[in-house]
Amino acid sequence: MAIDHLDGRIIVLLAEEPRIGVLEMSRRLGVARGTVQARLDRLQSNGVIRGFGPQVDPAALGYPVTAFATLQIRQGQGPDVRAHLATVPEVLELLTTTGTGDMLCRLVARSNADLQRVIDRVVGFDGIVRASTAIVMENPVPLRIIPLVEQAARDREET
Amino acid sequence: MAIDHLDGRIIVLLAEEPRIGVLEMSRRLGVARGTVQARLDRLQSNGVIRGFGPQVDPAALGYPVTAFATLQIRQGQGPDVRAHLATVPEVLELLTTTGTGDMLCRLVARSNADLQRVIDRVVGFDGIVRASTAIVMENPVPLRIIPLVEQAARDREET
DNA sequence: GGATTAACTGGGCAATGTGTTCAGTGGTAC
DNA sequence: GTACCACTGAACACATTGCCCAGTTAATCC
Repeated sequence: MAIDHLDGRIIVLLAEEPRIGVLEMSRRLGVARGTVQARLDRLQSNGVIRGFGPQVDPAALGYPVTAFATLQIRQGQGPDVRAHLATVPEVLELLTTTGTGDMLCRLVARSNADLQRVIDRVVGFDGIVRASTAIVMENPVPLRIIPLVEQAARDREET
Repeated sequence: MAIDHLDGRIIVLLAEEPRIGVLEMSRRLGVARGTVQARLDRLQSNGVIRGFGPQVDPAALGYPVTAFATLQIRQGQGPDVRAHLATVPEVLELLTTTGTGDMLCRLVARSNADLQRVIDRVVGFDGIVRASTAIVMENPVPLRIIPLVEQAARDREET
């Protein structure tokens, strides 16, 4: 579960050049191929690396508008609402949270006008009491993990 | 920019079995290898597929707590705040939004107690007026893109 | 109609990487 | 000191890649 410096370097390398092979990695890292292979297997079975799925850009697919909707759910309707939202393709992510809202929902749409359609579809469901939406304007820090990986590797080394 | 059915199937295949090769894909899809290769190249230079970086699970790295912080920024301090937050490894994502808050910030921490440290570090910066935090409890719909890809491919076909 | 362009097919080639196995080595825990 | 574990370096058959080509199909333009 804790990763060491070599694990960290493997992950960083993979993030920078995803199409790199195990052999090339071993050359860059100065270790034997079997070592890299074993580390990779371990990282994957650990669940640290979940996979290598393609990172698709919704904007390039024709969905340049992103928004977050905070939903308040009627008592006991949680499961139904989740099932409902899971059927909406424009719902990219759904989280339950503490605080004022009960759920936080990441949406995309083809345009600001289209966002209305998406929101209508999202909230057009009985268990949802109230929804408030915030449109994303900029994304100064796109979803990232490398700094955290480096931090985790550093923590491990300093032990 | 618009993707057709074959593009969609390629992306779905890649998402399901990321380690699959071009040759195996061409077999599964019943098309020539060169076709798959050309489509993949196009999808990548289009920006539809951004890359194949490893998907790292923060929880498995020792950061099982996720939270969203809504930040209010002092006028004109936006750029400084962004630069500040970019230096915090536990900040996985930062977005500027419309609505009550000015920024939305995705955080992780080693524990609920550790979250306090992270938040202190995040808001311990002059340009931030107010912060409110919501801790994520469950993640009923983890970040996904496949349904949207299928929708986009369907839209294209129906033209 | 005829020509042009773009996309796909199916094939072949050398080069490279993969999965796997093995024996040997060093460090560490008990 | 023994047992265990991770790493090394090497080997092997095999599959895949990157690249090239000629021929087909389909759509578009003149």
